Amino acid sequence: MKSRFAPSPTGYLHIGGARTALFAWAWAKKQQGNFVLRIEDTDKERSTQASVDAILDGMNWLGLDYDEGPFYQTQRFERYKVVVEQLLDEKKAYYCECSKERLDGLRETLMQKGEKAMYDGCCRGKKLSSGVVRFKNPTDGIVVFNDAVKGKISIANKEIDDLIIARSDGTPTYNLTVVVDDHDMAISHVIRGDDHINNTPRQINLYQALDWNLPEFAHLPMILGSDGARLSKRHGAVSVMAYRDAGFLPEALLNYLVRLGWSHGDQEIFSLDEIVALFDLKDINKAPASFNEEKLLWLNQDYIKNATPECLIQHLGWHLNNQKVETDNGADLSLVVKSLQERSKTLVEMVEGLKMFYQAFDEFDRKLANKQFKDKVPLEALLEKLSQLEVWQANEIKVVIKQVCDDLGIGFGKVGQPFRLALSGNGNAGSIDLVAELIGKPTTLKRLDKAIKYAC
RNA sequence: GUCGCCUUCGUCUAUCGGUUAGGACCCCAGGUUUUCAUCCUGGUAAGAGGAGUUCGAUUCUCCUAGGCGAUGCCA
Repeated sequence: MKSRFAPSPTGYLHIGGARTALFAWAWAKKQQGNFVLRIEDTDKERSTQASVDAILDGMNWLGLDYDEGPFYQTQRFERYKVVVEQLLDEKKAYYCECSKERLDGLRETLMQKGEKAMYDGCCRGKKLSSGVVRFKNPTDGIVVFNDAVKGKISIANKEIDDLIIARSDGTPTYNLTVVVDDHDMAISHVIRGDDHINNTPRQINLYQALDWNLPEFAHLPMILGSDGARLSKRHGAVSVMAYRDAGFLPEALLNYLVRLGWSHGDQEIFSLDEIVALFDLKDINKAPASFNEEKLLWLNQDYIKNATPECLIQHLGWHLNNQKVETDNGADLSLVVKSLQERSKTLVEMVEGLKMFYQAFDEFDRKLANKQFKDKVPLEALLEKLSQLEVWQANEIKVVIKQVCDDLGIGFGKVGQPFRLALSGNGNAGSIDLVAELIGKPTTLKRLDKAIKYAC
């Protein structure tokens, strides 16, 4: 058993492509088969090396490893040429020299008559020896195939025209290369977006002309934007790497993506192992799904909450570097991360929350400071008592805060809140005693002092 | 226009003809909590429309509508 992901390198790896890759990957793993990566770069005009790199990076970040490839179609032109020659020799294909003008005119006339726009086979019997090469599609009968997700699909041959399999410059086109490659690479399951359903009958006819066995087809519904329109840039990030940049964990993205069009009862959280163990083509939905970032965010938060600090630190590396946050000198990073796990929806948020442990802030949030620092007495009491504290630990610090509360006859909030602001600068911090412990005694005292000065 | 595919809460989905149509996200209301967050409890919310088959349709068939896709010397 073998499946493949065959993107064309005309842009970054996007969400839809990633989901297709994930499904093909999961199905291969589940069957203990191979997963192949093939770059469909026959369109030299639009294919770029940068896009190839972007796709490879995306696959790598997601952790979708391939057993074979990446194969490049541009390196297999000789092979396609042989197949095209064979079809020509067997009179299953022919040269066509129709001009663009004629084709355009034909299309317009047919559309006006309310008919389907398609090539009329004008050059079929002309025995030309140059131009594009067209495949002689059967003129009658119907093509029926059983799609693993859509079920039985049938299209009449009279709806299909003679497709171009080689351009006038001799290079092969998609419908030819995909068939040759899937055959040569022994792909048993063609899992791809359902925008290819219409191509499938053409391809099946090619398989038959070549006398090759058909693979299984599974056409995945598209992913739409939140407004039901096809996912595009205006819906926000569509590039997989943009999600890395926004602070998502690859496992969370994968988990979100696998639930888009696939389900296993009421289960929402799936580890990679569970995806592989439970995935099944028969559980894939037929209808397109809308991308919902809020649910992705919820999943990401859940993954952050439950990850080990070590794992998070690994993923945090890129962000720390990106935001130039130096964590070597200062609090124990894994303790800081741990304190932030329940309050970060993304790694970007986590980096924000972590800065206070490693960097000084310029000034306090004005609005909050005006409110919290109105009375400097609690701050002075804290500074006084904490500077005398010898064992710098959260529980000891907590005792001191309580003491201050008792001494002044005020509630915890009246002391804890100003303290929190004094240490964080913006009030965004967790358990205040732990925060103080991690920040360390010198810095804590320094910031308290700064807060008192602000209060004056 | 033509052909193909699709249609359950706002969103992701469960349901293998008989259910008070279930779960999750979001949202709302409570509770826990040293802010925020986490966590817990509860709530709002759905079978596109119309025929038919059937004792009984969300589930099967057909029609309509709507959406998406294809209609490229793109993939």
